[in-house]
Formats: sequence, C-alpha cells, structure tokens
Amino acid sequence: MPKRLTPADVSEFRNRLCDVAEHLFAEHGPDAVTIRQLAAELGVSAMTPYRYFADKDAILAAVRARAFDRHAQALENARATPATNATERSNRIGAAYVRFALENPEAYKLMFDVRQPGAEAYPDYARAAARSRATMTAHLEDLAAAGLFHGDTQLVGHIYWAALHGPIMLQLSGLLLPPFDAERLITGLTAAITKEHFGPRGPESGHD
Amino acid sequence: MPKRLTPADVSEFRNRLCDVAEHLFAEHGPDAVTIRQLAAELGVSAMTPYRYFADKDAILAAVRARAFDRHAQALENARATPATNATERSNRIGAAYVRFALENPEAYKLMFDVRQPGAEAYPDYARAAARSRATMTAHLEDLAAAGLFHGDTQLVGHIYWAALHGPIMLQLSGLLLPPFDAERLITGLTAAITKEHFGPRGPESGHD
DNA sequence: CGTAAAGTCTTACGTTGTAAATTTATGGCG
DNA sequence: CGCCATAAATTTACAACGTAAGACTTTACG
Repeated sequence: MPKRLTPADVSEFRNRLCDVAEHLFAEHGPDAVTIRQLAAELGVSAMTPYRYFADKDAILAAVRARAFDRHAQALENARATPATNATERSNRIGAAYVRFALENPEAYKLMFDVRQPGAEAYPDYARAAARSRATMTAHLEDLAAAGLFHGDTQLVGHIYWAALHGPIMLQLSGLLLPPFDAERLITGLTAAITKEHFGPRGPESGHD
Repeated sequence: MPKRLTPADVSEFRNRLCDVAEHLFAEHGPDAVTIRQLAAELGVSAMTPYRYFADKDAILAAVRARAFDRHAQALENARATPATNATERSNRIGAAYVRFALENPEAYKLMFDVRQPGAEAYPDYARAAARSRATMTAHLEDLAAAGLFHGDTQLVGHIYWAALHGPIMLQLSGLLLPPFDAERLITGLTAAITKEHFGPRGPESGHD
C-alpha cells in the first residue's frame, strides 16, 4: 500500500502515533504500553512504527517533547494575554504553569521523568524543554522592563520555577498528605519569594 | 539445600538482594535490571527471589523504602548532632537533606520516582517515606520550642521541604543549565523563606 | 510498460517476568 | 535410628515483549 511518503505524511503519522501513545502512557504508564498495542490502535502492523521512530525510547522522547511543547504553549499564551500590569501577567504565567501541571498530571510526570537518561540527546525534547524554561525567565524580564524588578532575572526566574516544581512534584509523588497540597505550598513559597525580591511591602502575589 | 528459613534468614536474604538491586538499579536504571541478573549476582536460580518477594514491583518498592530509610537516618543524625543553637541545627538538617540527594542521586531519584503508582500500598515504603517527612517538620518544632519560630510548623516544614525538593529534582532531571544548579536555587529559596517567616532581619540562613 | 526502490507485512529470535512441575534436603515422629 | 511430609530451590515451560531480517506489494520514473 505504499505511496511515496511526503514529509507531511511522515509527521502526520508521527503525530497520530504520539497522540495514541500519550493517552496510553497516561492510562497505563509508559512501561506497560507495548509497540504492538500502539500499532494495533493505529491499524498497522507491529513493525510499521519503526519506519517513523528509531525505537521505543524515541517514541517516549517524542511524547515527552510534545508534552513540554503544550506546556510551553500554555505559558506563552498566558504571557501574551493582556493584563492590567506586568505583575498580574507574571502571576498569570505562574498560574498557567500550575494549572497545566495539575490538569495534566500524567503529562507533567512524563516531562520531568527521571528515568530516561539520554533524553537531552533528542533534539525535539531538548528544544521543547528549553522553550518552557525560557518563558519562566522571560516573565521576570518583563517585570524588569517595567521597572518592577531589579535583580538577576535568570536566577530569580529559576528560583520561581523551582518553587512551583517542588510542590507539584511532591504532590504527584503522592507524598503530600492532607491538608497539604501543591497549591498551598506554592502560595507560601511564592509569597516568600515576592517579599524577598520585591521589597518588604512589595505587590501581593499568590499564583492566582 | 533447604534448611527451614528463620525470619532472620528471610530478612537477611531480602537485604542481600536489595543491596545488589540497589547497585544495579543505580548503574543501569530499574527497567534495565532483570530478575535473572539479580539472581545470578546472588548465586541462586532465577525463581529463588520469588520466595522472598511477590514480584519485581515489590523488589523495587523495597529498594525505594530502603533509600528513604537511609535518607531519614541522615536527617535524624543531623538532628541529633549537638549544635550551638536551634537555628544551626535546623540548617544542618537542610544541609544533610541536600547532601544526601546530591551524593546519592540515583537513590534520590528512586525515592521520588513517579512511575510506581501503587507504591503507597507497600507498608515499608509508606513508613520510610513518612519517617523522612517527619524530620522535615520536626526541626521546625524544635525552632518553635526554642521560641525562634511562631507559626504553623507543619506548613512551613512542608514549604521548606518543597524548597529543597524542587531545585534538586530540576537538577536531577538534567534541566538546569550552567551556571544554575540545585545549591544555588536552594540558597535563594531558603533565604526567602527565612526572611518571610523569621522577620525582615531574621537569622541569616543558607542551608550550610 | 517494466523495473528499482519505498513502504508495509510476516516471520523469526532472543529475552523477559513468572506459573507449574520437579528435585532436593531436612526436621520431627514412630 | 530411619523414614517421610514438606519447605526450599531448581528446572522447565510459556506467553509477551522489542525488534532484526526477509518477503511482499505498490508506485514513480526511464
């Protein structure tokens, strides 16, 4: 049944496979999903995916990259949304970050999964991850441009990032017991960062 | 070769197996290690481990529990070490936390791995994890007892925990690019928490 | 219109986790 | 002291996995 594959055909198949893989990964975990399942779901034979991906590891990397891209898109959307001032926009980006993580916990787990050692070697993954990181520091540059922040935007951007990531990961690991959850810890942490870096009477800032 | 197994025999074999598993997991990742490898390393047949563990998942849970126990032990040692004052002891516990994570990155990854969904169902794992968490809040109770802190010890303990965990996990995910690393972000975050919760001129507090 | 090549499918292999059957050694009882 | 029920370990066996190799099938171009 082969007609010559255009690059568009290739990337369409890759996308369809990643869509299916994403759902199955989220439902059963990446280890429990087999190539044969993916192939069956797509109505092709077990070997067909290997025309489009080097191996299963590459499929995992591609799905992780796509998750990072959707995450980055959510952050960029928040940054592009009109806001009354730079501080509000900044908070909106933080809120978008947390909302994405809590509404797509399986995607977030995949993004920051620590069990694929060579992930940075996949260019798509590296680029998508860098794109998320970029917005996390860019919004501090916005604040600096508006004269609302004077300091190391890269450093404080990373600190802010870690202040969201830590609580989220603790919650997703199942190690936060009621009444504690990511939201609450993030509120506490971002309040501390805000006071530290925006003066003792700086703008009130939760993440939403 | 069977002599009746005493409970001591059983737990000795379990320990030996976990020792081996820990090393192999650290070296190759838990997915890449097979039961047959573990058995060979122990000089027994492939099925023998199944006398001591229900399945591979239970072995992973046991190794994770042991890692949490060693971590908890490191924290408890730091807490038990004499210090000139409660603040210093508190900082030492934070330092012990970070040191353990950075000196045993594979163990730390395993502890907070997000890919074993039913982990809390293993009592050993749940207990070991709770033991680590307990020390992370206990040292704030020490500060409160010394009159150096007035506030919600549980809440701020968790916030402090998240402030260490976030940077560490970002670094272990390989997503922190020079010049940023966990140490630096932790310094920034703990400084902010300290100022927030110990007044604008509270004690200077890095984590070491 | 034929043919080289591209795409797909089928077949096949080594490895995995583990169930079932088998062997082996021992501690308790006549 | 000798036998044997049984606990422990091993051997064997199987279905499922990732994927290499080869066979088939369709298309684009000379």
